Amino acid sequence: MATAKDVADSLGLSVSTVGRALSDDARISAETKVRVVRAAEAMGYVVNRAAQMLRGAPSDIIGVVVPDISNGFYATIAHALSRVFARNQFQVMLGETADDRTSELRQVRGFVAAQVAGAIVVPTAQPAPETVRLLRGLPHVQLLRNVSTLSPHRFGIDDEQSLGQATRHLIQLGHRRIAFVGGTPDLSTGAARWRGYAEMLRSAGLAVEPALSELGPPSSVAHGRAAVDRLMALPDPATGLVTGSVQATRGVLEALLARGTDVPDELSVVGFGDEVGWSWWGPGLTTLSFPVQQLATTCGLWLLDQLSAVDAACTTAAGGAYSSTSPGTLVLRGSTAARGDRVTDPQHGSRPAAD
Amino acid sequence: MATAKDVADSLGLSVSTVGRALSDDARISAETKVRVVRAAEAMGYVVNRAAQMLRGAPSDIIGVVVPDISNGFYATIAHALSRVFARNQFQVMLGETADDRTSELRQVRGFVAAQVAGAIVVPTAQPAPETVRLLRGLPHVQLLRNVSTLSPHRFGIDDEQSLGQATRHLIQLGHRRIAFVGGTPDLSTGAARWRGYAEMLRSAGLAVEPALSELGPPSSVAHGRAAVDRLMALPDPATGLVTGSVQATRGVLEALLARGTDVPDELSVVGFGDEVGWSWWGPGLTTLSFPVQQLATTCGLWLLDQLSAVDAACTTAAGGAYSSTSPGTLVLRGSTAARGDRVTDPQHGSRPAAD
DNA sequence: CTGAAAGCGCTAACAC
DNA sequence: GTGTTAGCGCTTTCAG
Repeated sequence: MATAKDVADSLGLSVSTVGRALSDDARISAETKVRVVRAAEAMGYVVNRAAQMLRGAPSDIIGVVVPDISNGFYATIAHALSRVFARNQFQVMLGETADDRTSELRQVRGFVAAQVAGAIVVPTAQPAPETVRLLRGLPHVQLLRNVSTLSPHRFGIDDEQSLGQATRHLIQLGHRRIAFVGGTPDLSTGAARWRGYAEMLRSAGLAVEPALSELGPPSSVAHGRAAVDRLMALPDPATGLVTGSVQATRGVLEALLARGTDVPDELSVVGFGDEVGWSWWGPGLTTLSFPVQQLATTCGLWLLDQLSAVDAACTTAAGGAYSSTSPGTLVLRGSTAARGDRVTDPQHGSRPAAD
Repeated sequence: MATAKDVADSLGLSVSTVGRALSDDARISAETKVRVVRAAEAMGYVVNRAAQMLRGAPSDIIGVVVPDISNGFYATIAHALSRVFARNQFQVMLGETADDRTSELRQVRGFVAAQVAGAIVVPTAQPAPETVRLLRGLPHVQLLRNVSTLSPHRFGIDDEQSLGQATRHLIQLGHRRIAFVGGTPDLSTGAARWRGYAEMLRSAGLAVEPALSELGPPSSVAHGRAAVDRLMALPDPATGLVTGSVQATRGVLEALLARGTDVPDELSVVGFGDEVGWSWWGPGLTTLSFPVQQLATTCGLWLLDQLSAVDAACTTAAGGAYSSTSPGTLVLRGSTAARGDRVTDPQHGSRPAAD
């Protein structure tokens, strides 16, 4: 790999002249500049960022940590971020946590060692203390999830309101026994989504039955599948179901198809997220849709702005905590229907009940 | 950010002692080691990779370039690669090209500047000369696609055989007019897939009608949609259809659903790739499935092995070009049916033909 | 307009 | 066992 010195030697110049010529310094004659640039090109010279950074050049790498890039939700996020950063001449360093705090720590440690300029994190439920310490020394933003020990800057979706909306939709259709299948309440998002569901039930005067709340691991298709089996085995099954994560939804959809459950007549379903193909699942999935792409793009832009602000005036806290919340939209398709269409019995359930 | 010198000063030691203690050098007393490690931890010291690399330490970053990470195919690849590399203490630098050679060049340039140890690339149809030059100086592997100017090492799928298989399936079901909707033949994969289709037709004694080959941009959902509309508007429409890319398939599926085409009775369809949800599209999509995850994992492992080999004995070409090809499997579902079931007319098409 | 030299943080060869 | 020193490739004073 050719260095600036190699270029200099080949032209009988000094390193400094070469460096200046390449950075288009005003003091270098136009002619020399051309010679240097040409020689550099011919030798395949590419500046050594390690050396630049050692000299204190601002890093052009931004770390991005997500739980699982093969999850469409996060893939979309990574795509949007990668685009914004590339447009602004930044490289993206990608890390997956699999929702494991040890992996998370390893990734963040890698970021710090690689001297990233900043980071965008979808944190695990409870990051390791060292992860927190390391991120403290790094401009960063939380995406989607929210952990109080990390940066106060967060871009997320309105989890509680969204699930309230989904639940209300079912209530308005006459459903009284509505189940929730989602992720762990240890996660800020898991908790908020369940709250949205539960609060909406309460405010409609309905009881929140523990047996109808299926809270599992952070993001698990298997949990979604298993939850459906458990729910359908109840003596008095639910007539409506809302889900609280993309993966849970996936599992629920698979299980319902496998069991041959009649949707929406036997069960009305509202999904979470709007992945490719959900519109053609069964009767079409009624689901919560989120502006993930825009959310991620905005988040990236905001971080970039923070970085340049830190550069300009060494003021890290340029105006307090920033938190942005995007609302979800309910996309109506065929998987939800009025309960009255089927059962006219005003009491809960359609069977005489075994208890 | 604390440096080794800071740690040294705080303990009244020299930088080298600190460096040695942290790298667990045999010559340092156990007691000193403990003191140093503790102090380093307390001060939040993280080694500066830029400085290490300047000293010639092998890089622990691997560049990965894909056309579009939001495409499930590539998301799976990125996931698999990220896992292998993380397991082996490597960081992943991610770049998207959007199938544009300028973006590709920018990304690769970034990799070189960031001193990546190696790269895995899904190249654009014709990378810029400079991209080629830069990659020449970098251990790298081509994934899926194949450009002759780049590394001879390639991990891919058997494009030609797979599409042959898909086409044969339709022929065996009695179809005689079979359309192909895929990506540009400028891409090695696009060309091979079309070849697989065309050769199979020929070997079955069927003509390859230009009007039935819809070749579009590298990876475009819109092209898939438009192609269906054009194909169905032909005076003598096809009764079978095979697709040659994930995105094309997506477009085809959307369009068929939108037009309300009766699959498989009016048209039998074989897709490319097996994305989440394709099993529940219409009657279930008969499609080509590829071991993408394993492919990517193997590819990553192979590159890692190359890297350590280069480290050990400065032999870059340790045993000629390596090329691995994984076969696809045809997953039979409901979107294909025997043509005989519907039309008994031995002639092409069912209409009297307008020409 | 160009050159010489210092130093970023780290490691490794060489003292002691 | 620990300290001293040089140098990786680059930028950036300071000289000329």
